[in-house]
Amino acid sequence: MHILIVEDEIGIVQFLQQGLQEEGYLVTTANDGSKGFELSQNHQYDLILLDWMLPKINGLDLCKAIRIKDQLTPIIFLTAKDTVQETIAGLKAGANDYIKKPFSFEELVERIKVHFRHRKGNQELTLGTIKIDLSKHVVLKNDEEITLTQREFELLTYLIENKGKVCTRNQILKDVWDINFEYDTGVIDVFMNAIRKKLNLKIEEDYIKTIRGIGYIANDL
Amino acid sequence: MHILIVEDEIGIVQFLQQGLQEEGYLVTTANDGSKGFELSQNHQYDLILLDWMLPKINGLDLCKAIRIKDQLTPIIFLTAKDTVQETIAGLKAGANDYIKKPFSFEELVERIKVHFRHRKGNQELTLGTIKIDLSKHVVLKNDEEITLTQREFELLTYLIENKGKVCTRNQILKDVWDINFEYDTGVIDVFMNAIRKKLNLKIEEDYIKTIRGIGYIANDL
DNA sequence: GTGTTAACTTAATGTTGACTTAAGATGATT
DNA sequence: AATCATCTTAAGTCAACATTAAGTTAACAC
Repeated sequence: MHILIVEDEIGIVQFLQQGLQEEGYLVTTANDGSKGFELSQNHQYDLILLDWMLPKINGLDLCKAIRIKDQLTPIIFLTAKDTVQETIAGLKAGANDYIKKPFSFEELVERIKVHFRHRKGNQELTLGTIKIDLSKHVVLKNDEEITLTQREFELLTYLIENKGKVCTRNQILKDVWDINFEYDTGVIDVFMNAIRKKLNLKIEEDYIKTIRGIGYIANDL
Repeated sequence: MHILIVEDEIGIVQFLQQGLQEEGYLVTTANDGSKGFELSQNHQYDLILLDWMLPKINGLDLCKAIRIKDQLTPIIFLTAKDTVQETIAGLKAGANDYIKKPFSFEELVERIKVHFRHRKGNQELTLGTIKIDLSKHVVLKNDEEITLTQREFELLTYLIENKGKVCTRNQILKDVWDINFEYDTGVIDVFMNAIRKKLNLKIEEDYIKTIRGIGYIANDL
């Protein structure tokens, strides 16, 4: 995975470069807009991080320039500007995301991952013998296709994305149902039941465990 | 809450200053060691962020110098150096924490909060060979997973959080069971028994001692 | 628009297992 | 030895979860 960083502040460049390299990415940097444009035309990157204020060509124009030829590579703006107008301008110019400085490095990494997932479409989401194909919106168990409804799919995906971590009922309500207050009618149980039934989990394939009083946890065995 | 940042890289200074101010902190900056020392002597800060490599006086010496008069103010090193020796050197010089660049801004904020709370780092929850993994809601003993029920888990966590301190029966009832009046049916005993049995503590691993007439105490040996 | 269908939510019932209690056994302290 | 606190076991209670069914909403075809 190759990331291009276009940023002139040397401290931030170093910060990002070292951090992203430690995350396992290949990183190339450009310290002004025209250098960034040149690199973007002569190489194929998997993602581009763009500062707004840049020498020579500013980030907004650079973004537009890149998008003339390339509509696919995800572009993330990384900037201190954060008014609604600017956000809209950035997104209109073809950016995929917009992260406000100062940002958490973890957040940045998470967002980068999200873009790789969407772009490739088939981020490997697996749980034991179960495979999720986000691009086809399909669940496979031993190469057999299983049809899940929207919510079932979202819930299962959520659990697998958080594989190995306990998901509390409140977290699930918040992240899957967007219910931000404490109110549980038992929806989760119904859907867990449906998922388990459809996946036809045997005793020895107890991938989704119930943690009584807390929530659920998914795990390969 | 007033934070002093001693750092020479202007990009990082801006990044930190803006971020911390948005978090509601009052921020003062110094771009070299002697300026930092001067400020530290003439003002009272609630926390000091220190770069290792600094012009005029380096971070390590500055830390020692500050500690001559002031042993209380938390000092956090913020540095690219991360060998064990350097960490030890930093901590020996009187630093309270050590964050490696590049760091997540969220992490930094969390750590700052921790220092304001207790001036004590949030250590991993371990007890001898036993490790508690809150995210998995699991207890590990020699890499073997042990399943505890909710209450067992809470009780054990509570004892470990108060490692080295005696927990009276009343405190336990209050903090784990939320029973605020004096009423003991013997629940604690039952759960202590269950925990000890599940953890299968040998005589030489007597991590949880009974203090007759008072309560219990957890301790690494 | 109306009708039909599938998905989602709510509610009711069944089942399980965690928690509590209490009572007898064990061990410590005097 | 007598007493008291703690340990251990077992049984009853209750809350959480699983399951099913019925009600509600939203999507789609016509």
